[in-house]
Amino acid sequence: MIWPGGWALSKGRFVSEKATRSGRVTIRDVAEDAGVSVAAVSKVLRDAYGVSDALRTNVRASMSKLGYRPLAAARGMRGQTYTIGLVLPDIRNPFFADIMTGVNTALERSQYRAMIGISHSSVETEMAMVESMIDRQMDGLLMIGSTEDRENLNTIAQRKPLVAIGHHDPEASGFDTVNNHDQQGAMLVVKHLVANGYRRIAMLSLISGTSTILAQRELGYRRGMMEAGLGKHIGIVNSSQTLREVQINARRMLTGSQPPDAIFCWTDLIALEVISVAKELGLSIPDDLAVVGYDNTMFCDFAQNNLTSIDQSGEQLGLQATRLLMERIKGRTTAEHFVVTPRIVVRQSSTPTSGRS
Amino acid sequence: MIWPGGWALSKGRFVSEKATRSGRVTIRDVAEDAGVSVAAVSKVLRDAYGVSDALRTNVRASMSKLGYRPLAAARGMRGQTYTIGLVLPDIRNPFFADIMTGVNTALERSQYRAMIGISHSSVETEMAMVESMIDRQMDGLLMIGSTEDRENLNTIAQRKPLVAIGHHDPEASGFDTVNNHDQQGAMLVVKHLVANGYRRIAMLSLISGTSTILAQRELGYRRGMMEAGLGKHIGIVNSSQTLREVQINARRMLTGSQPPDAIFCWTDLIALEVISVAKELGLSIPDDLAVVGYDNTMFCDFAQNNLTSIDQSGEQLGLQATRLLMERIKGRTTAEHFVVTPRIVVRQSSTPTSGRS
DNA sequence: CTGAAAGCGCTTACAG
DNA sequence: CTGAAAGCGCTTACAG
Repeated sequence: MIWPGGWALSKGRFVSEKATRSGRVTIRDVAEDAGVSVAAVSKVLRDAYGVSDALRTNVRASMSKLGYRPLAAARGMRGQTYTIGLVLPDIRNPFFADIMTGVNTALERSQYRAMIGISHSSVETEMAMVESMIDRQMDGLLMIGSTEDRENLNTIAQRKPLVAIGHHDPEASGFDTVNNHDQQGAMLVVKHLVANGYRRIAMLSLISGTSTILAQRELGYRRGMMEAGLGKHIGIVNSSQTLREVQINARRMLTGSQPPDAIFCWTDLIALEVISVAKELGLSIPDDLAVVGYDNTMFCDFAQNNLTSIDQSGEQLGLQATRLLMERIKGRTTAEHFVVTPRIVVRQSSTPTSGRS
Repeated sequence: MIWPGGWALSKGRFVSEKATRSGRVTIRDVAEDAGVSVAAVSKVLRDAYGVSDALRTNVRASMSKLGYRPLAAARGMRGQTYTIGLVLPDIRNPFFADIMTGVNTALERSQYRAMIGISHSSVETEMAMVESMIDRQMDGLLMIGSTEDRENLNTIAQRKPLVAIGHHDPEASGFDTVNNHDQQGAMLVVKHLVANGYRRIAMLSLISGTSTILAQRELGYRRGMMEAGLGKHIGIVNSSQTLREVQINARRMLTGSQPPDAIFCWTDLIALEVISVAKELGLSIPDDLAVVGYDNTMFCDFAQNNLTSIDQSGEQLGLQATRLLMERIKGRTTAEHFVVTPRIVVRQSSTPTSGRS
């Protein structure tokens, strides 16, 4: 096979006398080419203080001439790797794509890159994934929807700059948090449903002993129901994440003796499954049953779903969290806790055309 | 909550006299504790040849006693980082979650971890993401749905072990490929639709000058139509990936003078959007319009979609690809090209109850 | 402003 | 079987 102008290899050949055995252009090659010291090149690389414009220009020219790229692993041995680690619990939930968009926006024009690790829905536990990322010298960690408690998160924060998205802990001092106001979001849902004539409003939540965002959403749901005088209709079903479990639970809720006339689901993905089960049971949405989700992901807009949902501005959350993380990497140690106000996006799944009793 | 034997922090304290400034337990600490040389510890770590059982047991004990974890970045300077890089074009497509499941299964019980990078739908081009991963010393690369041509892929493969999922190139010698038989898959779709009475079958594909899987699916569609004697109804619309563009194109197709009675979409996500547009136009699925997708993702099963789709066993693809990549990392240089036979999963979106003219 | 030298935590020949 | 030493490609005090 012939290699016409393959830059990697041909560069390796071109500078073969200077290049090391690995075939990679190193800082030493650049220093030689520019006629300066290795330390000088390093300073230019880091935009560090104390290099003349002439030297900088000179070094930059050699860098691009030789196609030099710093090896993150080597930089990490002494300084930074310019990599942040994102720990996601589940790649399936489309909400995380919104967060990612914000993360990438924040990283734009920086040397930093984000690497994603999936914790659940794999053999990894969340803690094992965090360890893996620390072993790989991530400069900072962004944990999304973490199920760890404050103590564990503090332990991690002690070792690496840490920002948590989707974890409420306004008293946490070792790491930053970025959230929407989940309690408020849940209350918006209840108010909206009540205003549209629904009364037997149930909530489908996740089984989790530690998730603070679920706790807040459940609390908001309870408060909303109490304030509407619907305390006797409060009912929270906690289901695991798996498709099968959600279906079983939804079916059980809808075929009981006193079925709910509305179900508030903790995330859109679950709401889509509830819509599916309701359709299979021959229920009409929104007349027999209202369904409301959380996250306002792109699937809500599809006409076959038309799902009312809470928008927590995933892109904003990702953007803010990344900015906070960069600040921490640069040295900030005081904790910041950022909270976004959620808003409800009303669609057909909860607005009966003919009104209700 | 108390941390019984909290490995990270308490260990860090425990060995504070031995630990280096970074607070991390190093290979040197282990060597000291076990009373052997650093080289010996390294050998145990790599399961390398030439250490006695006694020494091995001894070293292993010290490792777990001290809570030693090798620093991937440092290992990478001389050897491997035990990290593979996954390059995904788009985190939104639920098909990639299936692939990930297979990847994680293959990595189970190994020292390796997968780190994900998103290439499109971000500021990064695919090539820039690949460079980032090479800079970060990934031992191998798994590229999914790459839009690079053979030459670029070969350039990459020259520098790192490479396996491509969703890229047809049976002649490629420098890297492995793992695919389903896309041409066959597309033909299955056309045959199924024809058997169910559809004739004006259109295809909604992606704009891409380089994607070989799209080329194969389009070819299969054309062949299927020709063989069914429907050559005059062949019509392929190439749309960009964005939600807005897809909607505009779908609407244009369905409101033309000779609208199709069936649309074959290159991936499920697009098919869901087409269903949405059709519903908004008041069309009944499957009676006015059949819709078929590709990938058989979990969303197909939802009753509101009920989407007929081609199953290409994403989990299998991810599993195989990862195995092949591990072989390459261990030294294999001959190319392997793995192809899975697709099967159609028929659902309501393409099976009219009353039959068709 | 510039550079020589030490060192980050590992692995790899090479001796013993 | 075991270990001392060199070195991977960078950054960081420290001199000049």
